[in-house]
Amino acid sequence: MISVFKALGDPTRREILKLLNHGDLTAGEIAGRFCMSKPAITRHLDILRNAELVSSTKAGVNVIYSINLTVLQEALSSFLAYFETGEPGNALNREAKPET
Amino acid sequence: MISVFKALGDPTRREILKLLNHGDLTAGEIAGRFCMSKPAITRHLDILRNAELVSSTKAGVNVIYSINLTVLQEALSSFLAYFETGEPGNALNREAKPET
DNA sequence: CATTTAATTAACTAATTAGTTAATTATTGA
DNA sequence: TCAATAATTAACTAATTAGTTAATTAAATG
Repeated sequence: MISVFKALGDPTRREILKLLNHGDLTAGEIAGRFCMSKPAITRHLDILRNAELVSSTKAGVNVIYSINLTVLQEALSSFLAYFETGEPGNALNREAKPET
Repeated sequence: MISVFKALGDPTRREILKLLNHGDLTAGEIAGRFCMSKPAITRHLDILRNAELVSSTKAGVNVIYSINLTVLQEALSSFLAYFETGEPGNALNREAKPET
């Protein structure tokens, strides 16, 4: 299982997600938006698919990619949830804490 | 400005953030938690500080690191906000949309 | 002021990553 | 079936990254 964060670490891949957020696209349509060869985009799509941030389905000669919004949202929000304020000992909330 | 996502892409750095979420630590204390040399940890801390996910302050011979919770939270939640449902054309909400 | 301790910087290596072009696979349609 | 098109895979290169050990910097203390 490849890290969602690893997949999100690359700006091209974040841009691909933003494109797909507006609607499904074929591999070729995605590649058309970047100054980069098609195989390079294929590899980025592979990584996104491994992280389950996108899924793909073959439609004739094309392959259509869709964003997996729920995976993105759940991964990031569960990570954020770990960092809820209220944990003891942070610089942010350490002041005025009684010694018990 | 180095990407927060790039900084979050490495598991060691995510672990450092989790440690700091429970309280500030010196560089040496952080290094002590990992099977990794101190200079390696220094570099990770550099990257986290460049992304402004942590800040540091010198205290005598030690350097104390603190997590910047608000930076982490704002970066991730503003990214998530971009992917609000309600955008047109997603696989998720494309069905039954009137042609207008 | 010399020694010790903590942290960082320097210099280097190995592994990973992101890109290239060329070749291959697979589907469609004349 | 053959030609055209879309996508992927293969093979390779260049750049980046994550780690190492050794050297340096800086603060505290006898």
